[in-house]
Amino acid sequence: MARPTVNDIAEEAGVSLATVDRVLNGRPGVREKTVSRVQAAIEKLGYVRDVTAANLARQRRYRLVFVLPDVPAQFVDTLHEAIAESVSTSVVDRTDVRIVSFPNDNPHALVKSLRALSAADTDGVAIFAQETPHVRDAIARLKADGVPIVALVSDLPNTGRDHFVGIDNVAAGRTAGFLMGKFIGNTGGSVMVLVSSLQARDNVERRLGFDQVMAESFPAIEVLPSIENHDDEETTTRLVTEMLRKRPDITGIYSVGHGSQALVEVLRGHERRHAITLIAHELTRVTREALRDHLMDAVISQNVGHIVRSALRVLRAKSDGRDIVSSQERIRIEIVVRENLV
Amino acid sequence: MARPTVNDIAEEAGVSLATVDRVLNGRPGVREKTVSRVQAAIEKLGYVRDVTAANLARQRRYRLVFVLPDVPAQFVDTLHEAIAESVSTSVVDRTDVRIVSFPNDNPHALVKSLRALSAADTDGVAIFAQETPHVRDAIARLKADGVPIVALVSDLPNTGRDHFVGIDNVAAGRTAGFLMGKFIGNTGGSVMVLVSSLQARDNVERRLGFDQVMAESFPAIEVLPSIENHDDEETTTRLVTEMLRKRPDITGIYSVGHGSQALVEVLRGHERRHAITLIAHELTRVTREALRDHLMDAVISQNVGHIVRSALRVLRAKSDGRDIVSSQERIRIEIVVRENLV
DNA sequence: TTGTAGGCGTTATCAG
DNA sequence: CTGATAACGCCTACAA
Repeated sequence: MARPTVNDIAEEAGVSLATVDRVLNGRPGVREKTVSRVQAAIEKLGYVRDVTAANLARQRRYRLVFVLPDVPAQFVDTLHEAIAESVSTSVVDRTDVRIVSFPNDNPHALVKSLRALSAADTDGVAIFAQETPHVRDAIARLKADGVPIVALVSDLPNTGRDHFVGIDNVAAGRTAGFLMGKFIGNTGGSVMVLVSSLQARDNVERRLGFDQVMAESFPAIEVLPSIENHDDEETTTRLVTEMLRKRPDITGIYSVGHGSQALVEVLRGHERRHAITLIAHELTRVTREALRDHLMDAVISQNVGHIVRSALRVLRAKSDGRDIVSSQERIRIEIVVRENLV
Repeated sequence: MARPTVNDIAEEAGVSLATVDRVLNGRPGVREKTVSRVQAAIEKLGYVRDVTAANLARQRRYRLVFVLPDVPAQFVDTLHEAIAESVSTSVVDRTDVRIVSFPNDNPHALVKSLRALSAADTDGVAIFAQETPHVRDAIARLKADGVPIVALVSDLPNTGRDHFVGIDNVAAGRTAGFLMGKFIGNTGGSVMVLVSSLQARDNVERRLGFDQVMAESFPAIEVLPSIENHDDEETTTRLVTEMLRKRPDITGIYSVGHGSQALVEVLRGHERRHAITLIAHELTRVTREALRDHLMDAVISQNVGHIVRSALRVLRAKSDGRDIVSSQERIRIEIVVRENLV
């Protein structure tokens, strides 16, 4: 009745523990014939390995690194918090996590940070960055060194990263578009779109999805050209104020980027604030308050806790050469409104 | 740098492993003075026990039971699937899960099932049921026997259950109301509300939240009295068809209960289907297809995977007398529309 | 009241 | 190629 152990298999197959272990872990140095005898025993007894005991014996530590941009966007802060929490929680048993920050406007600094890493002291790296030729090279070097890499939040498809942890940003943009259209309804009008940067892949993908849905399903609403704010507060304030003045027919604003602080501030003092549907990304202190204060109508969000845990799981698996259960690693596009704000 | 172990504490406190263990587990037979010396060492080194190693040594297995109603609602099927998946995944290390089903219309059968359980063969029970006096007694008996209990999906607040795993159903109803109001917009009209049963606490709470928001924020929309379908398909078909005929001003339908199959079928053939905003609960095969086919506009959902894993975590913790991290056990109210449908 | 020794299921080292 | 044997961190007789 009790679960069979390696001892039972060893006995059943007439070999020693060590041999069973070799077969179990696919290590070389066992005759074909012995292998199949052991496997028969495994099959027969319905053996399933006790992972916790294995981990205990193995004393393996995973040394993982998060590489994050140092931008003044609250979303990155929430990522930091999620990492800190994962570290404290027992979830991350046997893994040492460290964080490397790089100034967002300085691609050279990022490259330098990546160069400092190597297989000697790192079992895996999760990177949130934009894809530039230099970054591509640095990642290629790490990969060549045998370090597993996952892209975080914004994909790096041409770097040979092992995996992408984040949402489908085209679908996220479509979701924003769907809600924008439904919320504005037959009022019509025009929608202002604010992006961090047109170099940021996630931003571009979201904008694409948004435009698709608006064109398909809500042709009566005019979508204005993107305004680029480069995550700068003063720029945002100036451009948004100006645009609101120029276009009194604006009935919606879509904030595509990772920060919405300045935008919310402008709107907070604006007389037309209740006539404008505001949809943004990422659940942060700023967007939470804006939802609560009836300034914002919906937030499209990715759960940073899930992202961090998924990145850790994937890196550990890759580091062991194990397969991942991809259905388990899918990050959902969450919709948050005032009423389901935890 | 490495995590301190019992050996480190023993050394630091100048005692043996056994004594450390006694202190750790609050077992008697240790002098006051020794106890505090050991505790000082624990404090100083920042020791935190390796639960998996402890369980290994202890040969501990958690024998947990899910008690679920046997109703023809797809939501319950998804719960079964989630349980099955959790079992197969290594998440449930050292835990044996079994499922007990009871016919939903027979409270006596439920009580009988509960009576069959005892601390002798059960370390925890997760129950999805409605609160009746008989159920309350049966749960009280189990609790008195020392078996931890969590309520699943629908709370059992007066039974002394140790914890509730599920969403805040009032907030879920409010979320549905918010979306209903925003989607219908200034078209006005009236909203039909369909509940499984007015005995079902989760249904009642959702309806309550829905009414709150509709009254507060969308007074131009009339909310009709609840239609009770008792999870029966024929009843649903009949009542919905009739109501649609009687009230041609219906612009919205809110399906509060756990199943939406019959409702969706009626609507699928109805000429006014595109003029009606349909919002339901629970992501199932039926609601997925309805979203995809533009029949349904939003689904308010609780992630069954999270619910099952949370229930398992909580029951294991309670069974060990450990505390839970309640922030980690909060189940989110998810909003699913066509575009973020994974 | 305290300590010693052995074991939980697995992996790893080192002989043979 | 294979097998003892000693860990891993903790618990539990049984002794002292």
